[in-house]
Amino acid sequence: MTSAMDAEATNQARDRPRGRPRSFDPDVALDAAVLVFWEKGYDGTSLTDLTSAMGINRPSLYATYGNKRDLFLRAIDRYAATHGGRAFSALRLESDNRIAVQRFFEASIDCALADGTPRGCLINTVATDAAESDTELRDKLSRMFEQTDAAIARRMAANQTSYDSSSRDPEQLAQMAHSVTHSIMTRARAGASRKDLTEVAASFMSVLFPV
Amino acid sequence: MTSAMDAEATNQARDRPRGRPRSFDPDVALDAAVLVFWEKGYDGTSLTDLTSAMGINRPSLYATYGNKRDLFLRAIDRYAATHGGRAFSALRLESDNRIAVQRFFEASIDCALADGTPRGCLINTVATDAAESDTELRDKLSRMFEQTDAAIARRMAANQTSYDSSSRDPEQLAQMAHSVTHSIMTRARAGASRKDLTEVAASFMSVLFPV
DNA sequence: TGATTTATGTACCGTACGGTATAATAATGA
DNA sequence: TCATTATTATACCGTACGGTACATAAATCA
Repeated sequence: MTSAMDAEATNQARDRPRGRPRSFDPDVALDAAVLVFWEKGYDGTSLTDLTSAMGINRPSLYATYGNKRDLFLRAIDRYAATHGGRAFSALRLESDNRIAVQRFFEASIDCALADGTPRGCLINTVATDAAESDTELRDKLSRMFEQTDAAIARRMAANQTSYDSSSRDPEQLAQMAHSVTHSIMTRARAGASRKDLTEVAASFMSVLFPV
Repeated sequence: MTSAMDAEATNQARDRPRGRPRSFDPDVALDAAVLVFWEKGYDGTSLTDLTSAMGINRPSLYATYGNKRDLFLRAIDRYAATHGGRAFSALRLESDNRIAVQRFFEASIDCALADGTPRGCLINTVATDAAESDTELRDKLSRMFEQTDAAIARRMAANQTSYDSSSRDPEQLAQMAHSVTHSIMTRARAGASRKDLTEVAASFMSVLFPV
């Protein structure tokens, strides 16, 4: 309630909107919504679940985010920028493809099994499940998947270290690395242990980057 | 309504249960429930959705299958025995691991994109999504995934053709083949085309069975 | 200060939810 | 024939759903 007002208050009261100021931070509340959708799924989440987790009431939710579905679409983007993004940015920290992909898998496993968050992935399981009944959502996910494939491919092509399996097409390699995380996320939500997921990742490492 | 009665009628009226005979085939109705859950997800499916697709009314549903969740658990097993089983049995038709896995991928893609059925997989997406809020379901899925890993591994070990990559551990190979289908199912439901999925399968074929 | 603007809190809307009570129906057994 | 057994069809139960009307509160503008 107060953190947003304090932040606004430091704005010197310049170009402040006209009416009563919002008493919550939309991104903080959105993070809470992410967790609820992630745990309960789209249809399993009620507005009461959302408002109580976000610490706001319904009119505020509707005024700020639109309706339940709009909020879900925003939650997907927020998830991609935070939880998903952390796994993805592990790629950028390494200039060797073999190590970069290894870190990518580790970060994906960490995301899938992190304490304090639900198992698996909001995008690969929850949103993908809901996509069958929502054409626009499916198109959105389709674009996101393609972008992820392409972004990994760009990174793989940029690295081009002597390490990586000489003649592997970066696009193929990226598509496969991405695909491995689909299994990690699916298996995690279905109850797999960290050891299980680490084994899966290690097996694929050995075929994607043979000695 | 009539096919079940006719089938029962050929029973010569021997060891027929006492009361009014059921007017529908529980497995046929269950197949209809599978399709509804597959399309709409667990929480997205209402009892009205189910009863109208199954052609029965609520009391019949409850008397035959228990409640909505019990029906969902049964639908998962039914799916595994029908749609999922078809993909899986493609493995058994070939005695060469390379070809067997290739057929397994093809059959998985067919299942994920078949006309007349929803995209993706009831188990890998719908049930896995619902598993976060249902410990017993998660344990069930965990067991099913392990069994699938093990069953594929047994098949890989049994084949042992000169073709397959000499020193590959059958358990690792099986876990990876299974994992590839997780991506196929996830991508399919998220809107990937058959071409996309075929490319993914082909890429993995080339690393799982290098020339 | 008072008019205006926006957000908040409460209380409510109509509808759909999962599940069930009840009575009629169709079979068996004696 | 008639009691018994099980299934069917209908109508309903209390509750929770997504969404909103309305009055109040807190800010800016003039």
